[in-house]
Amino acid sequence: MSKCGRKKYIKTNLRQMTMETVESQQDGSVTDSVAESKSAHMQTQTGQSSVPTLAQVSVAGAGTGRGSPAVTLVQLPSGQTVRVQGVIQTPQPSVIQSPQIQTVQVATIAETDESAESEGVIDSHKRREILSRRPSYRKILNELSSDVPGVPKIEEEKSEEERTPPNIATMAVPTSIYQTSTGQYTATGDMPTYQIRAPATALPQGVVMAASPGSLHSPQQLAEEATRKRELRLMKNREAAKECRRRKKEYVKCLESRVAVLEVQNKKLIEELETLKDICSPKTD
DNA sequence: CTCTGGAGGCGTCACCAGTT
DNA sequence: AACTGGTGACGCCTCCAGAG
Repeated sequence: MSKCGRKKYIKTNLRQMTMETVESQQDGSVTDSVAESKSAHMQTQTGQSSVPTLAQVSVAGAGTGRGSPAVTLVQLPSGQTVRVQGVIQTPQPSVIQSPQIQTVQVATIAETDESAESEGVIDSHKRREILSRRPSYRKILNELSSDVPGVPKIEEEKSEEERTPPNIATMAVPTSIYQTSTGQYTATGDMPTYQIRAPATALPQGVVMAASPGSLHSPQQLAEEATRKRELRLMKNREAAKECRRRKKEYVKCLESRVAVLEVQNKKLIEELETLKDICSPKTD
């Protein structure tokens, strides 16, 4: 695969990840300090499944559309009920069980590399149709934040401007900190909280808004107006793209931190299960 | 030192959903 | 219906590490 093609392929794969929320009862003792662990780094660059096996709960594409995905209630062997947005594919989502309420996120891989390649090229239009219906990163992160009391949301630029004249909207007291290109977000407990900078370059102050249509007469003026509009649009889109990429990076980091946390939790639960098995199993020999 | 491939950023276009 | 913002896709560029 060519360099460029590979890159695009990776990007496409990343797009197939969708955020799903699983409300379960978890041991709240695990902190996000592990989130910075490089060992838990998702392998998004390789296009492989980005969620390590132990923490993996894969969810079918039903949740990828805009709007509310179907909610599935999953009865765990322990008798606890887990609410899942989307459809559980994995035969054993049951590793999620524990005493206290916690909200966890699960990254979904719709398809693995092998399956995608073996099936050949997916109908691009169809795929685009499906994938383009993902909610924005801001929406996703805000939804995640809303599941955890006390965790501030990423605010709309509008409200940022209204509330904080300076460019920084401080949203949490840092404990463990991730540094991002435009700000930093912190991990307090389970969910990272964000410190978002308002866009420093909304519109250059020199930009003059459109002249009144009535004042344009000659074709030359119309052409200039069209050019000006185009440049304005390009500039806005440039800024929008930067913002979008920044959010996307934070979104991916958020997923990575969740993976790390879930790995630790899962490991603990497995160990606990083994211990209980040892205690409860009748000694036959 | 040069070459090569991976990784990541940027600008732009196209498209979509939401807003006016 | 027109406008606007968000985001995937694409092509290009730069940086860096490892190989030769």
